[in-house]
Amino acid sequence: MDNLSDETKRALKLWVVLAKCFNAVAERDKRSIARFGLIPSEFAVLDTLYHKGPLPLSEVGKHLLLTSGSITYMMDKLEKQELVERKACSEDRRVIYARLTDAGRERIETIFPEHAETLREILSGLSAEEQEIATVLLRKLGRRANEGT
Amino acid sequence: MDNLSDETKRALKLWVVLAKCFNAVAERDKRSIARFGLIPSEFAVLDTLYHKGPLPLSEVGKHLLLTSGSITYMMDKLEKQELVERKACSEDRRVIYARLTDAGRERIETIFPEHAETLREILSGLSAEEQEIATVLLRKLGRRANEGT
DNA sequence: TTTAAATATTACAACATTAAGATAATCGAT
DNA sequence: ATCGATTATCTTAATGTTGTAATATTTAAA
Repeated sequence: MDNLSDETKRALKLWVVLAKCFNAVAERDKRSIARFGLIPSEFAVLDTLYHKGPLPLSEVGKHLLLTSGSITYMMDKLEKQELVERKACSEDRRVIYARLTDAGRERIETIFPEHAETLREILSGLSAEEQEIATVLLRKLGRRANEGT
Repeated sequence: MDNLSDETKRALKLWVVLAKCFNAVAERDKRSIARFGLIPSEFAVLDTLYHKGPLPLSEVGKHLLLTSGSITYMMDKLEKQELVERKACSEDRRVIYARLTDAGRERIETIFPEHAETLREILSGLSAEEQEIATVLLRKLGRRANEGT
């Protein structure tokens, strides 16, 4: 720990702080979403379909960074709640679309503004300028981390 | 989405970027640790015990943000690999210490520098100055997010 | 002494991944 | 044009990691 270069120690510290920060925000994000009886992945599906319209299951998975197996599981749960439905694609019979039901649309329209407001409060530890800077830096960091994929 | 305040939109964007950045780094962190046949939580236990010495299981849990049930599971796994051992506390018979075995110590001493070097590379998307700024901002953000607990 | 709090384990449920498979589309060589 | 191989999409089953709730034991406190 002590014979590491300054550069390495700096990177290590940043990674620890990044992880803790993410966990803290994620925990509050989860609690906010739980008020509406959903877990974050479920909310993310509704949110994605609301803003992008019906999508092939594989596209939903790419967007949420979930594997195909997990998407099947999520969709089964959301269909049981009648918030989302599967719809066969007429052009390509391998494809199944995920689509909001009317109930799902109503639900996300109710939830979204309230949850967004809560997130605004959670992130209010940084001023507008600081948030802009943080966004730029994190984007840069993420891009580089993804290169090594 | 469109009738949100600028402030809210800014916060939302930051949260999306933060999450993506964290996921990208976490994914590479995981791959780096996997080279040594461990998962991140296992590595974290070894790392913690190496730098802090033997600790009560409950303390390990607090440090890794894992519940007591999860720690029991982790310890069972690490004991099977003979990297860590349980040791009863003589003063308080409710307490059980987690302690590195000699093999565990050797293992972490080998792994740690290599993994740290990999992390340095993963985070090298930001310059030293940028890393300092990011650390300050994320710490501030995390602190505020934790207040609402 | 009874009560409450702290510690660890157990049993179970939730959410994720991986690997294997079923079916459908596509593409290349004949 | 068609056959065969490859690729894409989704599902299923097995498994791994985590959390939650209930329990047992021990300690501390009233």
